Amino acid sequence: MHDIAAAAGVSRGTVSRVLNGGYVSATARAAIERAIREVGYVPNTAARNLVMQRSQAIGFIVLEPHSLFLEDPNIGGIMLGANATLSAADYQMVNLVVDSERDTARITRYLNGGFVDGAIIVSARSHDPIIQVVGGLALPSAFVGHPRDLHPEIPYVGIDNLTSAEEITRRLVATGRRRIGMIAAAVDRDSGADRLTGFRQALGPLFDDTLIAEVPLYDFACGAKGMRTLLEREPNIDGVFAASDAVAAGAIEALREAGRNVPADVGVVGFDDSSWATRTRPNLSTVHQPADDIGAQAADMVLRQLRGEQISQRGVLLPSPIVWRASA
Amino acid sequence: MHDIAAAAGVSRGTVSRVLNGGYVSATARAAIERAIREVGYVPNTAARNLVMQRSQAIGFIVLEPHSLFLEDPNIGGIMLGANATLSAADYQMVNLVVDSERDTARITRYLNGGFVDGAIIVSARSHDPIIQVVGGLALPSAFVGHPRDLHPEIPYVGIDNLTSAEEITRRLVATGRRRIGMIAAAVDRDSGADRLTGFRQALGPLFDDTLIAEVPLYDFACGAKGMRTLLEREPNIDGVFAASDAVAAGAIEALREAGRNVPADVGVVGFDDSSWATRTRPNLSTVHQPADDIGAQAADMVLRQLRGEQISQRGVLLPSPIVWRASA
DNA sequence: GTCAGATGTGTGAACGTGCACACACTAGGA
DNA sequence: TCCTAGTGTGTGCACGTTCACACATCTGAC
Repeated sequence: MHDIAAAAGVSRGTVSRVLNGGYVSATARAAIERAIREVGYVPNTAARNLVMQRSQAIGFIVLEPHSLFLEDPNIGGIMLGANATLSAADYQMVNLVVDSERDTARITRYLNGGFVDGAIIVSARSHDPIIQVVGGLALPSAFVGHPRDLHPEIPYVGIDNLTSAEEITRRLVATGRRRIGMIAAAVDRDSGADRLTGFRQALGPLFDDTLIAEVPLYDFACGAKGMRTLLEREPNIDGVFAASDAVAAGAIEALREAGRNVPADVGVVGFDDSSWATRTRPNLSTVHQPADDIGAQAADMVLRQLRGEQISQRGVLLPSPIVWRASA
Repeated sequence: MHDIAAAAGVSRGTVSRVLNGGYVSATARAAIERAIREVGYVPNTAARNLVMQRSQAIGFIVLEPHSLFLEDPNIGGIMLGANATLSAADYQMVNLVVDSERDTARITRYLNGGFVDGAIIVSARSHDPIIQVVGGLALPSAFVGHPRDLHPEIPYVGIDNLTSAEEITRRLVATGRRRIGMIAAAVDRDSGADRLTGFRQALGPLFDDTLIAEVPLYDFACGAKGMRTLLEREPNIDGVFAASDAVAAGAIEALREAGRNVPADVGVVGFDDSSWATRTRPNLSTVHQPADDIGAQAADMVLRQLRGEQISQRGVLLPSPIVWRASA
C-alpha cells in the first residue's frame, strides 16, 4: 500500500480512502486506481483482519460422523449453497466436521481463538458441547434444522419435517396400503423425531408401534437393516416410510432380496429428494428438500447478524413439496 | 500477550519464547504457563500471520462440477484424509470448488491474494487455467493424480491406474468372459485415460473397439447410460469393466432392467472400492483406492515444501490392490 | 581478577492496514 | 476582511505478534 501511495504521489491515508470510501478527489482516485492496476496490488488480509479485529471466515460445523458427511448428498448441497452465498460476500467458509472427542476439543479451541466471525451449525443435538461453546461466545450463527429446546436467540432455517412427513404418509395411505411401517433414523435429532411424529399422527388408528424400526443413521446400510427387521416382524407389510432417500434405497434393496416387488407388493416413500431418489428402481416418491436454499439462507442469516441487523424472526421454514414418482 | 506478560511478571519477549521455543528458565516458564491457563489466552492468528508473512491455510482445489463433488465418495475421502493431516499440523484447509468461469476468476484472485500458503489440486486437466496460476505463483502444492504433461516441478500422489486396470481386466478374463466391454468415464483426465489404456492392453486380441462406451463423468447416471449403449451394440456382452464404482452401480441397474443377471450372465468390475461397492447387489469386485491415504500424503507433500524440504521424487504411487467380491 | 561462553531476559522495530485527528484549501455569506 | 462549512489530504497511533539485538548474570578456566 505504501508503494502504490508513492507511485500515485499521495499518502497512505488517501489510498485507504479509495479502497474503503471517503472524500477523494477525482484526479487522486484515478491516479491511485491506475497505480493499483500497474503494481498488481492486493490488500493484505492478515493486516486488515488484525486492525479490524475479525477473521472474515465463517465456520461450517457438521455434527455428524465423517462417514455420513461423505454419504449424505443433502449435507453437501447445504454446504455448497452456503459457500456460494458466503463467498459472494467475501467471506471464506471453513469446514469443521465434529466426530470424535478430539475433534470437539480442537474445534472448541478454534472457535475460542477468534478464527471465525460466525458459524453455521448442521445437525445439532441438544447435548452437543459445541452448542454450548457457540452460545457462550455469542458468536453470530444459525442452525440448519431447529433444535427446539436450546438457545432461542440463535435463528434457524429448515423445513417443516412434521407436516411434510404427515403429508407424504397420508399420500401413501391413499394408495390403499394398510400395514404401513416406518424406518425411523436419527430420532435423537429434531429432524428424525419430527418425521416420526408426523408419521404417527397421519396414521392415526392405523398406527402400530411394532412397525417402527429405529436405526441410528440416515444411510443406506441402516435402511437395509431396518427393512429386514420390519419384514421379520410383519411379513404382510405393504407400505414403508423411510426417514431419508438413502434409507429408502437400502430398504428397496432389502425388499428385492426378500423377493418383494416395489411398488406392487410394498410401496416405499423417502425424504430429501437427493440424488438417491432417481438412482433407485423404481424412482422414489419423496419430499423435496431445497438443500441449496437452506444453506444460502443460513449463510445469509449469519451475514445479517454480522452487519448488525436485528434478526426478528426466530427461524424460517422453507417449502418442502412432495415429489411423486414410481416407488409408491 | 501483554496481559499475561504482566501477570507473570516478565516481558513480552519471554512469553513469546515459551510459545515458540528458546532459552527460558524453569521458574519463568512455570509462571507464564500458569498465567496462560488462568487468563485463557489464545494467540492472535491475524497478528502472527501478519508478522510471519503467511496465512496458515492450504487450499483444497477441486476441478470438478459441484454435482460430482457431492456424488463421488472418493473425493470426500481424499478431502477428509488431507484435512486430518493438515489440522494436525495446525493448518486450516480451505475448500475451493472450481466449476464455472466465475469460480475460476474468483479463485485466481484468492490464490494471488496470499490467502493460502499452499494448494492440493484434485482432478487437474492440462488445460485448466488454475494450474497455470499455481505454477506461476510457485505456490507449494501437490497434485492428486498425475497429469503427465505439465509442471513437472509439482509432485503428485496417486495410484497406478494403468496397471490396476490391467490387473482387474485380466482377472475378469480369467472368469471365462470373452465379450468384454468397458464404460470409460472422464477420458480427458489422466485417471480415465489410464484406466482405458490398461483395459485395452490387458485384453490384447480380445479387444474390440465397438465395446467401449465413453461417458463424461464418473457417476451413476453415466454408468446406466453407458451400459445401455453397450447392450444395444452387443447383446451377447458377458463382461464389463466400469471406470468407477458409481459407474458400475449404474451399469448393474441397467443390466437388471434388461433382465440380465450379475454375475451369471454378465460379470461387472468397478474401480475405487468406495461405499458404492458394498451398496450394490451383488457387491462389487473392484480396485481398492486408499482415498484417505492419498489425501494425507498430498497434504504431507505440501507441508514438507513449506518446511523448506526438497521433494526429491517426482511423485508417489500408492498400492491399489484388487478386492474380489461377487459381481464377477 | 579477568575473560569467554553459556544461559537468560528486556526492548524496539517491523509486519500492512484502518481510523481519528489535524490541517489546508475553496466558496459563499455577513 | 473574517468566519464557517464543505471538501480533500497527510500523519501518528494502534492492532498483537516475532525477531534481532543489547544487556545481565553465572560458571569455570587461565
